[in-house]
Amino acid sequence: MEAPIKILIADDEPDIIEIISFHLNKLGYEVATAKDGSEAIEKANSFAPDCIILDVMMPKRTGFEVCEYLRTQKQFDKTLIVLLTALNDEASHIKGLELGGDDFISKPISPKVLVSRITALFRRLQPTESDKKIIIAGDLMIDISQYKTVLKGVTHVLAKKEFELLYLLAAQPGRVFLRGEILSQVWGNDVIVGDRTIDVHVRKIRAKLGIDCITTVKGVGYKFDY
Amino acid sequence: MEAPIKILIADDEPDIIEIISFHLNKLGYEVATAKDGSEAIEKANSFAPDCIILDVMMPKRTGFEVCEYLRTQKQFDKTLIVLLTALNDEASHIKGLELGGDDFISKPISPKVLVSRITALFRRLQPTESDKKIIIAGDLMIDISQYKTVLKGVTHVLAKKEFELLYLLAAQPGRVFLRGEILSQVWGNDVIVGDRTIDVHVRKIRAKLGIDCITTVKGVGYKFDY
DNA sequence: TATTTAGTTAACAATTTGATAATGTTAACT
DNA sequence: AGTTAACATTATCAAATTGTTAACTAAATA
Repeated sequence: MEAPIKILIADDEPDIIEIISFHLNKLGYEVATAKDGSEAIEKANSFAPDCIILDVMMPKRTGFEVCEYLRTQKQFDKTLIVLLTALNDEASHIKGLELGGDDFISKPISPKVLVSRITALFRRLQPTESDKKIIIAGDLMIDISQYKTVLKGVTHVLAKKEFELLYLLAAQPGRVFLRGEILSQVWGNDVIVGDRTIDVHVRKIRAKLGIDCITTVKGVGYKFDY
Repeated sequence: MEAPIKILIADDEPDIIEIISFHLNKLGYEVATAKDGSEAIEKANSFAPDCIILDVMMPKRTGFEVCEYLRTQKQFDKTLIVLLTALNDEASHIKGLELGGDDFISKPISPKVLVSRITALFRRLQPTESDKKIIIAGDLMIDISQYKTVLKGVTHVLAKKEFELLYLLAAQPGRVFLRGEILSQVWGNDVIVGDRTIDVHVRKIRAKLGIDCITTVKGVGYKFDY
């Protein structure tokens, strides 16, 4: 038997907390709660949850601030962050996405919807597509077990960082990775590197492979497209 | 075209049934009715609704009993259950949650409220992580995770601000966004830009997409219509 | 018709990225 | 330790893109 999945809920409305935690509890999740942003961060550290549900509008610190902070911390690298937003607040979705949120649920909350969204998120985390050791896109093969890329039968040797960057992007073709996201995934959250570091690596990949499989999305990030 | 969403209404007051089904019908839902708990269960099986509205106080079986039973049945796993409770009946609220209800609406019923709650429930049930970031309107697709728009199969690349503006409007087609609203959502509250900035961006979107999906509402704002 | 509001365009400013070379860093091998 | 080579990072500047404004025109509204 595995350890139960731990979920932290942060909201300033006790009713919401009660409803959500009731349902999650019933499904076997271990639940902790926080009533504001500061407490959310404290509990996140002590409780080490697998998933954090954050109300965007909270006292002390907003859900956005908490999310942004957590994403800078290495230990919350793989933690799912779900943001509760007011209904029809599409701009918050964009902002939340840019800050590293994994999902967005509108209030008022249907417990069933919430629970199914959470389980869907965890399902997504299971080793499937993105965990494959070999990525194949067209005539390009990226083999993580050998740290090599083969394009049209020709092997190209990428340096470590180059490879990791390419692998990250190619694991989800089409999806845009924000620069901050790339930094935290490839370089880690505590490493601070300059603005041009990513660019230079992207350039080297493009040069070595000789194809433009990485597309720039100006002001946003990069994506693999091939 | 998808199959219409099916809704079952169970209530022992014919007036209520009539009012609700009239409004839901008008919105294109397929509606079935039941006058007591037993009939509700029969109809649920034969009609296979996507959503069931249950009055708590019903002859034969109460809404609670029906809800509890349905939740034990695999085929109603994903069915939304809405309970109609007496006003201010907090205890019922909690009990309903425990039995697996998705939403609660107090009597007396405002048809408008009920209908909007139902649609909100469906809207929130839909997005499953990846397609929640995609807006589709006719032959136009707006994908925020890829920061791209595809019209009739052709990809159009919008700049960041253009994209965010289009996404904001398209998230709620038909709704008019005031200029101030657009400014605060896309540009943020502390940024001050001139009067024509929005216009210019709207123009660029229209030019790039080649269609007039953004309608001007003079003296008020803009809306997405397509 | 006068007045307000939006559209158009081009110029300019600001931002972001690309390219290149130079400089650190690391690890393996003398 | 010294040497070396591959790799990672930074600095700098050029180039491209994007965002904003201004000035003017067109359209709608009162």
